Amino acid sequence: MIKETSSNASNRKFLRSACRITGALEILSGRWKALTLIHISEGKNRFSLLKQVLPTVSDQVLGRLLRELEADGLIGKTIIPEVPVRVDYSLTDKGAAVLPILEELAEWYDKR
Amino acid sequence: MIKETSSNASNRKFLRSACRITGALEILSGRWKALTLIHISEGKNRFSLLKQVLPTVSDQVLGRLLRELEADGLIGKTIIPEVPVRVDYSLTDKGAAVLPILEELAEWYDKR
DNA sequence: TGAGAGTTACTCACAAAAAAATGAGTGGTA
DNA sequence: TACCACTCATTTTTTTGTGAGTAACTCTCA
Repeated sequence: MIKETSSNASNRKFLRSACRITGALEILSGRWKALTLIHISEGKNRFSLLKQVLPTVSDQVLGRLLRELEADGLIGKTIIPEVPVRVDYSLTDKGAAVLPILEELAEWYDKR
Repeated sequence: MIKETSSNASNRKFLRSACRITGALEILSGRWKALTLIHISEGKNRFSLLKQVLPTVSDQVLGRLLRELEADGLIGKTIIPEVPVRVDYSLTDKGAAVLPILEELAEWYDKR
């Protein structure tokens, strides 16, 4: 009998069709994503403010992180043409809606 | 000013102390973990049964997956000395408790 | 009686792929 | 010169998948 192919990419495809939770976990499980969402919800809504609260994250990593969160529809950005330019980030409805679920996960994890 | 070191390992450490959700996401975000928990909860509670429902997952990956879920306290195993040997897996209380939260995540994700 | 094939449930070492981090540099001010 | 908010290419680290093999036992065929 011929062994099914199971490359990384085809496994991912299978998983997406087999499991409803996959999509959610894929966009939340990047290393800094949950923490960044929380910080933005607490008013750390600019690149430089996030740098302060995430001191071990480099500029480059922070930039990519914000791009990904935006691409996944969790945050939005507003460019304010001040001098120097200012960019504000904010949670979208979708981003805000996931925070209580993340809190439940944290409580689940803490218990015992 | 001295730049904080930000190696992979030290970032992980920082993250664990800074963010309560990190631990939960770390143990849930392995590729096959959520789906495997669901299958076990639905009675696919043996190595060979899981192989049937996860046809693209190799024996080796499945073995490692089960070891990790067990190490993280999400599943337990019972060895039954039949012939040939039989091993039953089951969700722990902790494993069972996370399923409703995963369902919420799936609903959140589905909503556009 | 015994050789070989088959079963379940794995493990180890290694390779490939993906995720995360780093080095260097950009554009538009003041 | 300095600040803010980035981007690109490359390296390092982690995660995921593969190839080969194990233990203990039963079953079949000669």
